[in-house]
Amino acid sequence: MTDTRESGQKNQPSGAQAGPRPNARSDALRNRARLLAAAESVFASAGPEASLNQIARQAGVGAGTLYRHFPTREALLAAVLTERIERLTQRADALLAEPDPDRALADWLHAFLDHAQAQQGLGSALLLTKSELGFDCHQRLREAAGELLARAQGRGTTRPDLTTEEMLRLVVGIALATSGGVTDEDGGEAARPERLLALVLDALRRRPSKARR
Amino acid sequence: MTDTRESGQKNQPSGAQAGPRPNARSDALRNRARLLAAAESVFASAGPEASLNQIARQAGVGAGTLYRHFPTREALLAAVLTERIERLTQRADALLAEPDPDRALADWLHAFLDHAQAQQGLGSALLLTKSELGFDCHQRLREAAGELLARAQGRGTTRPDLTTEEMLRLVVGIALATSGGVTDEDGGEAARPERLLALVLDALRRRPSKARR
DNA sequence: TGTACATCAGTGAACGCGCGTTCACTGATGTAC
DNA sequence: TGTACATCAGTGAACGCGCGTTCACTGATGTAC
Repeated sequence: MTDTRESGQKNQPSGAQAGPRPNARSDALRNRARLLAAAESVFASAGPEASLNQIARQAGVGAGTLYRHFPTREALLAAVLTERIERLTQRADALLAEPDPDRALADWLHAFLDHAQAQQGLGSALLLTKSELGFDCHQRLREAAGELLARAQGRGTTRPDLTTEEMLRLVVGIALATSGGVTDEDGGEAARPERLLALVLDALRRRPSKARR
Repeated sequence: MTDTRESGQKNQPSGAQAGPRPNARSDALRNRARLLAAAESVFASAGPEASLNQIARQAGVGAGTLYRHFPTREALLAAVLTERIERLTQRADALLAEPDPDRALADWLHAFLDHAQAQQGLGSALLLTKSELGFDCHQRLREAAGELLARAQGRGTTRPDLTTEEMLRLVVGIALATSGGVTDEDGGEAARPERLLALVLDALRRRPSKARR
């Protein structure tokens, strides 16, 4: 009579609709996993506007099943991004123990670039705010990156006027500008993302006193 | 009997299907202009995948009329981009007369950023190659930017290991990462594109001898 | 300048398509005994 | 361990929609006289 199941779900620590229901049936778990795998792959090749029907098809599952698990496209996107973001924040935590703050920051930005690249349109999705998604991935990433940045700035080797926001956007920009269909074949001299990141990392260094001008 | 009209068109200086037919009827010219204006506006808000029907609707023109003028989406995109690229290459030519090469390069990159931003998805379209579009806008922009870059590098104030390709991609990245729906409202501390460009411009400067490491 | 007419641009209903989404039905799963 | 059955996840045809694209028809335009 009372809200047994409801209250049982309510005090979950994590936010919103992250994981699968705890008391789910085995076939439900299986299909949920299949859907996530398919979504990751399809989103990767077709961007975040990819067809949901196609995702269900690739998962070998009826269209209705997708909707049972993920009632909106945003819910599905959020589920795919959650794992990705989890990995990135964990990586950031680990790198806070790295003795060289510059190296830690650079390493994390490399990882961040990898994740932003991995799914062509999902790179920009990494910066979506709560209003557009179920949870604020942007916020979480900013927190993780912010600590690393502050530490490097505290050491004095990274320019103090840089905000976390700016840093993240520069890297996401690299991912977007070099992603998917935009790569060229003509000269063979296509700009490689790692090279662009190296350039940006240079820009983050503290300017040597008053170089020129 | 001979190919009067054909040969008349053939020795046009510019490449491909840029402008309107020279001997077009007045209503055709009017509708062509309307379509281009509508396309610019719709592409700007909905990206380069925007609905062609919607463009025709906004132009106050039948769907067939759009197809008569621009048989493919690429042709329409190319027409919209042509003017944009024309302006950018002219600007580059003008800036070659500017005495300060650094300033010239920075000014042009500002202009390039403006154009890349102007249409949300069209920013990346600025880098599309011939295979995807009717003409190679990427190629033209690279030529224009290449001269400015070479001049600045020749003066020794810009890092010599930078390619035109890399420079353009960095700036397009800024446009993409700050475009449209990605802007956030939460902190008010959104990264402004000009600021990001300033950071990137710093990265282009010649590193002072062997700064550190 | 005025008129007749050939040309060619414009129209928009129509088609097929894949999309997102729903829902009555089926059947797999897990439990109670 | 074996069986009966209630629950709930899965199915996929169906719907309405807007898309890209076509084409028979209309009518505006510009020219010849």
